Amino acid sequence: MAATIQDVAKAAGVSVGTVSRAMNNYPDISARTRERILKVAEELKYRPNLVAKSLSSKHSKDIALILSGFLEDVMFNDFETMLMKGCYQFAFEHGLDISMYVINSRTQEEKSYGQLCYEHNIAGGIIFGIKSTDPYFTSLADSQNPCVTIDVEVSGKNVSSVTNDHMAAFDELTQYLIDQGHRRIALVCGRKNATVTAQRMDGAMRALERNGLRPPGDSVIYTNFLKEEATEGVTGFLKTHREEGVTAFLCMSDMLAIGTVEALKKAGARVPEDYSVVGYDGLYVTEYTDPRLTTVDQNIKDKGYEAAHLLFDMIEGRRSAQRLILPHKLEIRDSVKRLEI
Amino acid sequence: MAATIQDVAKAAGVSVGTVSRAMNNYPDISARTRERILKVAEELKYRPNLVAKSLSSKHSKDIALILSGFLEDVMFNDFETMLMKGCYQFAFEHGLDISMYVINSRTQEEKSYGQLCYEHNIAGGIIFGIKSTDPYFTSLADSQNPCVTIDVEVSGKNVSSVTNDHMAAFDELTQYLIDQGHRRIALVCGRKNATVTAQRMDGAMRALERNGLRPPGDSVIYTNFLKEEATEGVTGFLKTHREEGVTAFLCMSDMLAIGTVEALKKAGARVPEDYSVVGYDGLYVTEYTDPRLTTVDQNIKDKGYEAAHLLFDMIEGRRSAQRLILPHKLEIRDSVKRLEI
DNA sequence: CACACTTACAAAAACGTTTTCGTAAATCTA
DNA sequence: TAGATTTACGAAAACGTTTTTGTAAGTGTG
Repeated sequence: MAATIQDVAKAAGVSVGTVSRAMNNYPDISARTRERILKVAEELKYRPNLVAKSLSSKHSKDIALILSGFLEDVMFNDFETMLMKGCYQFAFEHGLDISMYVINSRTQEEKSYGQLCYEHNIAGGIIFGIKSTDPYFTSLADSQNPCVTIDVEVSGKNVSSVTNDHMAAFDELTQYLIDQGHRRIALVCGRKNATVTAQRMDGAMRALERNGLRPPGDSVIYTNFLKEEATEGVTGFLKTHREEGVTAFLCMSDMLAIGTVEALKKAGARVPEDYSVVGYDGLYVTEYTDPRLTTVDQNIKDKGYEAAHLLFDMIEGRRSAQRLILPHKLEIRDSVKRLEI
Repeated sequence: MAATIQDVAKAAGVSVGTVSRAMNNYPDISARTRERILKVAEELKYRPNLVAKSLSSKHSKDIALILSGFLEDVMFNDFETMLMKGCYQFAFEHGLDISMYVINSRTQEEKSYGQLCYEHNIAGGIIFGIKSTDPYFTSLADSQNPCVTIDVEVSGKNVSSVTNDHMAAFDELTQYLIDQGHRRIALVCGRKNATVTAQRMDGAMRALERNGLRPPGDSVIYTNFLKEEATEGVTGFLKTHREEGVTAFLCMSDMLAIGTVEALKKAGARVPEDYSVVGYDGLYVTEYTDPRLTTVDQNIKDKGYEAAHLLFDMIEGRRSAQRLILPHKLEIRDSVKRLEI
């Protein structure tokens, strides 16, 4: 069917090794021969079989985007999409081959990261969505293949991470709420053992303390980052804590903020007139909610792009493992009311 | 590093061919030997190298999800994500390897679908986003590799398509608007030469005619499916057509509907009090807009799932090329006002 | 017990590349 | 111009599997 390297060799009257050298711009070949071979290859519409190439050559340049939990949760929709766009953008610009794999906690047990790379002849991967209880969380450190984790820090000499300064960002977000006159703030939290949860919690505490405000105490609603849990939690909270004068909800993700707004509306309250709500992530959807959500934009697409960039440089030996911290941006929109006191 | 089939063979005291037979549940091997080999493989944590497997064996079972224009437009976000989820869901359930490739009109010229499959040793692909002007649109028909297109019909004995009955769905949506008392309806159209545009247009016309209503005439706003174009188009429309008594906007996609709502709000009108708006697609985001959008849910995730299902069956020779039409569902929410006349 | 047939495996070819090694021919050096 | 070096290429090994072919041993048949 399709032309192989042998066909080209035969047509050009040279050996396959010479064709290979011509195609890959190797030395050890005369300019005249190269051109002749290239012309023949063009005529035969020759395309190297990447599988054979991959098997034969020691070093692959292919990278993978490895998503854990992609099929489980419906909520990080935009997050993962933006991440993909960033990764594919970089790969596209640099002519890299990138493939996406979906894993979960169970498949992590069955197959290690190293095995995944070996099986598919992948140089390295960008890993998103692993929890601290996942097998990968610890095993990544031993891997020969470089990798870049998103928002999770794993030690290991071949492991980089790309993240934001979640503490500073959440501090900023909390400060904004305080600047707008809010004094009693409830916290809608993400998964308790998630790295990002702890970081954001620290940021909130730092801002509250700096302003001489009490920590939220029992005004904390814990969730597993699911919108519905926020709705449920906030609904319960309103029933039991109505007297405490909370005026704002500080949410650890946009989806939690959306769930919070839902609960507030359901309880007959208006946002932001009765309660202010802020989110975190900068999801696409926050532009279209009612009201438009004030949030911190993580610039997720850039995160994907930079993760791919860093991974590529690690593979090529140009950069060593590192922690890359990307800038964030407070997006002020319509979900916070300014309180005059 | 990792154990190869030779290591297993040596450790078990058999030839590599025998190990291969044991691993793949082939006949021509005694139960006793198979068990022994399997145990040794287990001990050595042997995992076959998929690249070598792919190169060696004639028939691959790997499928690809091929997205055209994924990096260009920011708008079909949810659409593509849901499609992915469906495809990966099926692949996951059936232990298939699936990889995602991003192409565009230019790369389609450089490399045919057949070449893409050949290079990556892919059995077949699910193709989304190609336009009727794209090289793939015609060349797909010649390909040896089976494929499934989404929402686009390409003839060819190895080409299936998965779609909805867009005409019936749009008819239904239009009828709903009419049932709610709307008589003067403006149409916000998608890309003129897109298959889906024509189908939806036909549906709208059929419903209008059946009810003895005039076709929209010059109350048609053309776009390329971009939200901003809808906003712009509707803003212009309001200036020139205010007297004509249009009460509703029938949009060919959810993003167009969102753009339309934006234009209406900007012009000081309320939705649905002053104007009703309906969308089409059933994107995730329509649950969160203000007001929540009445739309037709295409069930995009199912589309991905069924496309993967069909492709897999075609590869295995269980199903032949066909046109699969999936059900849709009218989602009535808050963006349409009932007019009493 | 001689013959055909089956079973269970080893050996080797094949997949399409890259890469190593070896070597004539061309070029340089003194 | 003889020797050393470089250039340009062919031949063949290697990558890790699957698949084909061949065959010794075992099993059945009359």
